[in-house]
Amino acid sequence: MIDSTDPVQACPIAPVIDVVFSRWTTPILWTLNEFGKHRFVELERRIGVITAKVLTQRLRQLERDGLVVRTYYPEVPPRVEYEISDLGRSLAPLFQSLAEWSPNLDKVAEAREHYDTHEPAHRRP
Amino acid sequence: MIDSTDPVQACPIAPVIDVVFSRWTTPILWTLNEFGKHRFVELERRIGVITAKVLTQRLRQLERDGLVVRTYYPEVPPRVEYEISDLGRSLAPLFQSLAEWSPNLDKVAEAREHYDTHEPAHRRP
DNA sequence: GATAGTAGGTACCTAGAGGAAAGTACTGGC
DNA sequence: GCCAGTACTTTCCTCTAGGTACCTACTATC
Repeated sequence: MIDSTDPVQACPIAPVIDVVFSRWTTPILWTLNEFGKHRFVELERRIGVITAKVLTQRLRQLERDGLVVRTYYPEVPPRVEYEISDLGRSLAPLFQSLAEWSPNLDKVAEAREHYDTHEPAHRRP
Repeated sequence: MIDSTDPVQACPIAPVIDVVFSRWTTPILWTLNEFGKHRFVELERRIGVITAKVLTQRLRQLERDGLVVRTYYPEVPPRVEYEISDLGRSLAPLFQSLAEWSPNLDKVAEAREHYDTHEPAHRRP
């Protein structure tokens, strides 16, 4: 995934997107960073629309990437806690930047409306 | 009412990722922001592995979202120029944050190697 | 008349992501 | 005896993003 000879990755920020903001990882990392430790079902319920299978896959991936720490307690019934790692915490300024830009989503919605309601015939061959 | 357990409100930055950093849009926006105006084939060649079909789709999407401006010159052969919009330029601090975090990708690679070479049997049920 | 060059559009096909549902192992509680 | 609860795993199925290949219109050049 991290391969600087890949032409796509001629763009130096694409690998960061791949690792940190790939599908489903954004809400997981954001939740763990914002609200701290979570058990598996707590994460599942808070994110809401994610299935257990995909949540497991993404948590393994994030654990492997060193962004999330998994702790297993061999009790009955079993208990597992997920928390963000130090490396994961270093993403905080990034989340901040994203949150600061998010008000611009209104302008995006506006642009879409303009694009959809105006005939672009005069601009296109 | 602000309910952090509401799946919709669960993660406020996910919509930004969807609009700005969805698949293939990252290298396009980054290239236009970094190197200015590009013709269609110039973009195609610089990004390298993208197909014309997908490039067209993503450029339409970015134009619709108001992040990219398309200018058509009715010459022969036809000429089209794509450049980043003011709204797109407002992403610059975000690109900056991402670029600043990118050295941490080394730690990710390290974590992966550690995860893959160490037996996690003692941590897993 | 064949070819190149531009900026796409269109039809078809496949790989992979993700959803649904059931299974697993363990024990406490009714 | 059986259900509940946890943290998954596994199997099967569907849907869509993206790739391949070919098509458009227009002209200049060989």
